[in-house]
Amino acid sequence: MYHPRELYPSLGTGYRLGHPQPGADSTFPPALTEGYRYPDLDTSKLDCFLSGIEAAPHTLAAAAPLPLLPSALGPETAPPPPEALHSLPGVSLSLENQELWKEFSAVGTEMIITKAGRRMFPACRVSVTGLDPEARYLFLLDVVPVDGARYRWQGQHWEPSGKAEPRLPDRVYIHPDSPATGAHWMRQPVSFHRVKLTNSTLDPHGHLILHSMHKYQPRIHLVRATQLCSQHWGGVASFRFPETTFISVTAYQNPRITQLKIAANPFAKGFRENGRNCKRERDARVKRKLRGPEPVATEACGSGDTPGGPCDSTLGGDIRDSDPEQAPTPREATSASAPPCGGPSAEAYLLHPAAFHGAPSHLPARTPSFAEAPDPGRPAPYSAAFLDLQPGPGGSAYQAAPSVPSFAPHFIQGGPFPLPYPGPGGYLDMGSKPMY
DNA sequence: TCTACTTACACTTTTGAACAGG
DNA sequence: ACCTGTTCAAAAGTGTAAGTAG
Repeated sequence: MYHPRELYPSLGTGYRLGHPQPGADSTFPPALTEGYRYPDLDTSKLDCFLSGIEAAPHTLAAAAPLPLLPSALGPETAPPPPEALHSLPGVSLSLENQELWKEFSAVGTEMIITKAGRRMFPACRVSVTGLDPEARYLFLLDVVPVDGARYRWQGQHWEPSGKAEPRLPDRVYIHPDSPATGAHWMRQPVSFHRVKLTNSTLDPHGHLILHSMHKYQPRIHLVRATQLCSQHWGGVASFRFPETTFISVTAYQNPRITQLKIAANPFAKGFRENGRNCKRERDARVKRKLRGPEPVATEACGSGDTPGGPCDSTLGGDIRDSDPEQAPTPREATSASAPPCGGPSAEAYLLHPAAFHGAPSHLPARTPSFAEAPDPGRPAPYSAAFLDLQPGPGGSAYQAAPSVPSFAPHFIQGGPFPLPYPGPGGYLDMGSKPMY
């Protein structure tokens, strides 16, 4: 594992999380170098944590070639084997909402990206086991290109259509509970439902920046410190789930995906067949408008609600079929909240902690929840609203291999990055390599 | 003309403040 | 004073459709 101090001896040891130096990085527009703040994160805690990361006394092994993902989205015939790159023996990750992801994946998952940022649906929600209950970990999520192609919807399926756009600055989403103890992470599934995707290369909010009409793969990284503020970091694990591959779009191309989203996403309930915003109702509204004001018929089309409580998309990101009886109240979901935030890739996070700055300052601050004692009288956050999915046979539980050399070797293969260091506190793009 | 993107819209869900009661 | 639960309004998150740009 390389550490910035090793890669850039001139930097010294004074890594701190902090605001970027104005004009520190000339590579990207000012908006990208503006300071992000992670209101949900105790940055001083992170700073302490990250400053302890130190180069491991071994060199990198050759990168194992990654298995190719399916060349085109569509019905999966033989999904590639799950993959995990890590040095956290015994740690395994399972995709909680795997069934939902597979449903989308079978059609060809599309994710809307907007200038303001759009949440992912389904969201990545994972369960982790095998952590040291006492040790502290960070959970990170980033999204990387699957291949070097741009895609085009051909009426029935996606087809490669030319070369991909140049790679955008990598950003990583840090789960707001980070850093938290292993016990905390294992207590309930970890949801990344507040991750937002944008196509705005000047995005000032820290959302993950993607190109439209490109295929991407979310990755989840787990970083451990033996002790908070220790001088040694305890290893990392990097996971990806092939079924979470998606194509980014500015408008849905495949009507089947639209149907699936409407059916599964509680925020889109209004577009269901019996919703007030269904096509029939919209047409009726247009007619009423043309005719002039008319008494509004309440509940004309029904709310589309299935019996039971409100769907909690914030809690679970995707909770279709969840048991409304067990759904926690929105208030209870707050411990799972995660504001949009970002920065360079997860690897960059390890290598250049100084390059991480936080998320939008307009978002409300909250107390990190890892210190909160669980309330036995209330349903655990997440769990009640989550689909009760068991890992498939040999499927979604990703067991850590004991002796994988280092964090994301496919990324840092080749030694130190030929990257300009923007100075302490500056925003740094890692220019990471795609996964192919 | 075609394709991709942006924006406004109506709707639903989430969130947090204010309040009441114990 | 503190805790818990309820109510309500504002904010945020949806897909759609019309308009715009290249």
